[in-house]
Amino acid sequence: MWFVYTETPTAGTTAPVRASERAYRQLRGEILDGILPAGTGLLEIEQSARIGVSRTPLRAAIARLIADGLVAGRPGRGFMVTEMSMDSIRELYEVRRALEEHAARIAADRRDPAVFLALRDQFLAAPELLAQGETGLHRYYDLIDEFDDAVDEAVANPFLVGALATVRTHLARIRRLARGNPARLRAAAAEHLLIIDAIIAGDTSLAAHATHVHLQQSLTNVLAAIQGQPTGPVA
Amino acid sequence: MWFVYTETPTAGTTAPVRASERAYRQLRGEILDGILPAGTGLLEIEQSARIGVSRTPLRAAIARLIADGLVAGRPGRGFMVTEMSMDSIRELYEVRRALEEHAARIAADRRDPAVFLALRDQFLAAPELLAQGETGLHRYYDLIDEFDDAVDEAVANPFLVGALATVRTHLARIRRLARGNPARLRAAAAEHLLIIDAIIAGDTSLAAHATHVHLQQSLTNVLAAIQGQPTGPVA
DNA sequence: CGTGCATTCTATGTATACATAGGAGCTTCA
DNA sequence: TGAAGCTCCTATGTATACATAGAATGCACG
Repeated sequence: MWFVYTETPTAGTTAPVRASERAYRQLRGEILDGILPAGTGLLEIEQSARIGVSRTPLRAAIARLIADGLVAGRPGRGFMVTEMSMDSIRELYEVRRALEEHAARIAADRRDPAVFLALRDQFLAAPELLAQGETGLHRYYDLIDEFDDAVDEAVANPFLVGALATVRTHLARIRRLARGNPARLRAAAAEHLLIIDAIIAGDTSLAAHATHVHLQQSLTNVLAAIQGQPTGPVA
Repeated sequence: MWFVYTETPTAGTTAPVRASERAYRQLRGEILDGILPAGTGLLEIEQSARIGVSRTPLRAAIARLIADGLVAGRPGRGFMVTEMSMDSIRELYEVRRALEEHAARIAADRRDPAVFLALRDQFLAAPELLAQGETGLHRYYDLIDEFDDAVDEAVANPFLVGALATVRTHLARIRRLARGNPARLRAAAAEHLLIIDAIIAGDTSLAAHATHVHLQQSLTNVLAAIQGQPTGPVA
């Protein structure tokens, strides 16, 4: 059982050799994609059988998910995918604002202009990208990831980057809600351009304020999107 | 082996029944107190034997410590207590500033005045407390914990409180350095009073700025303390 | 018919056995 | 004598067996 490779080693990406890593990535991905909706009970035996690992590595995976805040241990029985209420989203954005504003400020101070100049060109082309349907959307989100990575690298602060990573993990669960709103995505791209310009200019204050504006707009949009689809709690 | 209670259930405090919880608390406490200095290698077998639990719960404890950032898995072999360089301390305070300023701002907006009025009286008595030697020092730190808890409760934001908890965990490792500097502690108490007054007054801006000042003073003091004791990396 | 208790069952917590990978040390050859 | 390769050893990663606690359910009694 422990030497059966059902999947060929993915070229380019480092294949997770450890079973606990596989279980973690799969569960995390499924939670973020909404395949495992909020409130879903995670039974060790059930999940370990489904994923194809033993209970021991699965427990390690669950432990990491708990640390991420994606899973909570229920007092009495088992574990469950954490809920994401509208209040939670507001709370998340409250922290996000503090961290991203601070990060933008620092990034504007320590950035390598060349990196953000290159990003600027890509964001300028974002509207065309968003007109290309699903694949363009995917590349747009990749672009945002690149921007986040560039900020992380400029900030050069493991603690801050780590805190941001936690926030972004939860954000990924919410991001799905903004899908199918091209107008908002184009606006967001324009807001990103403002932030990037401020960072390139080394204008710390403007970078922070532009980030504040962007996040406020983002939050408003997300909350409106939830109101629009009254399917109860967010996956 | 699994039914031997070497310690009587601590009155008042909930005794951790799970072995993984015991291992986690002990290791965490020892790291925070410097008993396990930075760079110490943690071997599963060795530590599990020392603490008196099996490898399985110990692994769970290690996993939590990794999530806390107190322990890092080394690429090749084993785990080790993370280092705390002077740069790390600066980075930590950079995040701390962002989070605590934001928290102070929110607390000033949402606080229950009665709670902070009570804290105010206690902080007013802090100088006398600090004159009482070791026990007074201990009660002073408890007082700061109470203040932090009050802020957490006023903030009422699990994400922000969680991020603050992470920062404070690392701060606890550093705090030992300020010991034996009564002048600084008295000054810190005065700075706390300023923050508390701002929170009571509902002055969000002042609360944030007073927090900024306090943290800057704290950082300066910590860095100076490290310079004073050139024992290399901080425990 | 409702409530309380006991039983059973299930899922987690723990311990341990085994496989494997990576490093340290030794040996050997140039 | 130095470097390279091999071997052994150690510590982690994984699987599984077992004990236990808590909850759900069914039964009995009021």
